[in-house]
Amino acid sequence: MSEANRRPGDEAVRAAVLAAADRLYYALGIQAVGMDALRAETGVSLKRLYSLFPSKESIVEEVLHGRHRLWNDLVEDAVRAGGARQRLVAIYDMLARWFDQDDFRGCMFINSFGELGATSPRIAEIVRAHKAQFQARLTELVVEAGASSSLAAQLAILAEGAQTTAAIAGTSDAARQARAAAEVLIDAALRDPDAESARTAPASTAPASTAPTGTAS
Amino acid sequence: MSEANRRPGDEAVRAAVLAAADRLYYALGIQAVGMDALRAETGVSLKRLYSLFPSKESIVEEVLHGRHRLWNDLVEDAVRAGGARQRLVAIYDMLARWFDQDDFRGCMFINSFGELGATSPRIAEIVRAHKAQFQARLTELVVEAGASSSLAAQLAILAEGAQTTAAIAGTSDAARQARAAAEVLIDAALRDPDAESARTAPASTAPASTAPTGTAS
DNA sequence: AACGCTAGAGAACGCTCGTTCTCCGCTCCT
DNA sequence: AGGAGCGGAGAACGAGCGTTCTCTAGCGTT
Repeated sequence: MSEANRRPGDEAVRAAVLAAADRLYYALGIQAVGMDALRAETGVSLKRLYSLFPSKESIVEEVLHGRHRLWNDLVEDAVRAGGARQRLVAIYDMLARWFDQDDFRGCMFINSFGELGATSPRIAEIVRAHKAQFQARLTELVVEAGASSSLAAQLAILAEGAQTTAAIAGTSDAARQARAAAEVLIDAALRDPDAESARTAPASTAPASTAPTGTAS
Repeated sequence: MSEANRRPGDEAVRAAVLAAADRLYYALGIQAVGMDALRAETGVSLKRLYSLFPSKESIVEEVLHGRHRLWNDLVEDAVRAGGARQRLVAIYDMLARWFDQDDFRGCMFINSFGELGATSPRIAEIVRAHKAQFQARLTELVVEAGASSSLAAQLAILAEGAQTTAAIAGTSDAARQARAAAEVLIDAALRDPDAESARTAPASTAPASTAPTGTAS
């Protein structure tokens, strides 16, 4: 019933609030942006804010869902053209373009998880689902390229690491370094499509490196 | 002068406070743990807390410095034995052992950066310095192994990505996947010690993939 | 034995947060 | 035209934060 009692214009105001919340939460962190900052930024009164959204946490959730759709669009744009190998590599070029934007401050999902993952199970679950879906999409692309699915996990780790490294270092170098690493991994996986069983098992090239490394710590 | 007026026992109490702060901040996030929670956990009164530390932020900084030393010790333990290649790979085995601990909740530096990096420049700088020093150590190890220094950046990205992926997914799989990827990258770099100039430059194997990928978005 | 001083415990302060409530002005129906 | 009802603005509320202050109990000194 609260869904039915919307006035005309509600959707536009909701969208404006969510856009402002996204911008502020991303730039400053979620806990650093109060509802009053949202009111000041949008000009929407507190009462109206609470008639559009039941709580701050629901705004956070909607912002994350919006970021999820945006991320998916960026990925699909990147993998639209080219051969299977090139489509995988293009993801890291997309990352480079993103990192170069002056308001880049890392992956909002990673930031939110670090800030609220231990406190809010719902946000933790949204972050988990987002990352799981990206990995699933990567697996599709990897399989289409003819490599084994373990390559997808490796490429995902490279993408995650590039995002945190670029955010902390403040440069976009990590995207190019991740791209170079991805090319090596893709080529190796395509050359030897089921090498992961030999890789994830006890190492074949350097015997006995896992277990005896240390009784220490 | 405040440094000189310490009573006997101060150092032990300081250490206990820092240990409790580390545990609570890591488990719940920094902003979620108030000074009163620290008092309840340690039994040290608020007045004594503020005679031992000038502010909460200084406690956070000391906790991060402690984590920095702990991380360095873990890395040095891992790279103590074996050949140059094996020492690099051993870092990912160390990560696997860490991820398997039941209180694992990701890298505290990454979490703190996401939570406070935009608000507190001092904490952002501590995180940056920590990650830069790890990359510098990796570069030493990579050069000793006879590979070009660009491998170090790639291995660092793998380590960062493994930490965030393991924290969000809640499993330690990422450490093994990062290890497998690292082996491929190390072997490729050792096979062709100055391939990075061909990799980071406009791609040689798949021509014209960077720029024309998109006028889009 | 009496007194000045230090240190401990926790109440208190000022602030900010998320959320709700009150008041006021506008609008729409008869 | 006039009154009933609705929505907007922002003050108010209770809780929690980091930090400080007050009060008291214990100690060492003469």
